[in-house]
Amino acid sequence: MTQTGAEIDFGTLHELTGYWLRSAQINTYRNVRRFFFDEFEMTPGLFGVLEIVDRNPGLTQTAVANAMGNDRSAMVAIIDRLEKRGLIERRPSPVDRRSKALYMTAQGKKFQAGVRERALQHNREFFAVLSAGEHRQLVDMLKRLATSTSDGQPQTEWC
Amino acid sequence: MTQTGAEIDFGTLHELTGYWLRSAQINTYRNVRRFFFDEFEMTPGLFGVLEIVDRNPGLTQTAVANAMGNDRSAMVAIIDRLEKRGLIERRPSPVDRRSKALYMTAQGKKFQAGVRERALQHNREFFAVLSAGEHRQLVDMLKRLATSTSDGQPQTEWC
DNA sequence: TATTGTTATACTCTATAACTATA
DNA sequence: TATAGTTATAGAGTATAACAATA
Repeated sequence: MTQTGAEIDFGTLHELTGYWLRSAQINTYRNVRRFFFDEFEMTPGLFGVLEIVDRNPGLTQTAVANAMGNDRSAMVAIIDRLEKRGLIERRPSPVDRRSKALYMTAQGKKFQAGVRERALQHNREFFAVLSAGEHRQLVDMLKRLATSTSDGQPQTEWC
Repeated sequence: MTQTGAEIDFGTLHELTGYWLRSAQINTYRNVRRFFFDEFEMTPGLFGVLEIVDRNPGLTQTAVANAMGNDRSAMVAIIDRLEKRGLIERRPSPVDRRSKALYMTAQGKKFQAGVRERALQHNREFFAVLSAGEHRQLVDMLKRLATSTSDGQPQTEWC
């Protein structure tokens, strides 16, 4: 190895909170995928859809897409995958023949219960580098940052 | 509007710190792009490369890629763009004829000085939803999370 | 043999437009 | 006319493999 890279000056990058936010998110996301989602052949996105459908049976694809912050066109492939794996079910909506109501299958509910438990366990373990008080404070700050704008006024609506 | 989506139950998602970390990062990233980088036709990735080359003149493409956490193949297109815009310069390395040493142009240094100032300003404004103490604490926690693993032991090396 | 810049390739996300069937 | 699901498409970002020149 001719260059270790250890002596590189990151300059302003290391003074930008957005840089650290992105670094922490990338590391967390990779860790979640490696140690947790590989075990169930899941991704955070698929987990989110399953969780929302499980808690809100009968939602349309568009409603789930809005909740996840995705376009409805992106939902098609996601629901296809989950339906092929027998975890989720498209049923014709009784009130609108354009819509398809989403429901968990019995297998899906059982599967998601296991994934959910494992997710909470990983959450506790990964964030163990923080004290309980720090952890609570971090979540509180992240929630504010998830809806704030550059003028300092929190957004009232999503997207 | 037939569905407001306001009454959706997010279940376990809202109990996972990784979810809030991702939400905060997405919102911050979009805000940075919209209110700051559009002004200079820059992205956070391009800004990072410029900052590192500016602070470490003469680095090779591979060294910059390692610093950014990217593969060296991804650097080609990035350096191409910055070189075409006259901000950066590839020079033959005096010590290794395989390598190309990267340097800022005079125009690039001037440009980056303006972008850097604007970035720091946006950083102050966007994170104004946090108190100064909170902000310091957030950065401290994010730095720890950027290198931590699920077993609670911080990594000693990057990637 | 190993490494540098490069090209090609592929896979995931994301965003947009347009089509059909319904409302 | 507007909306739901769908398809197609295009752009980023990311990852891998391979090649020629050089170490």
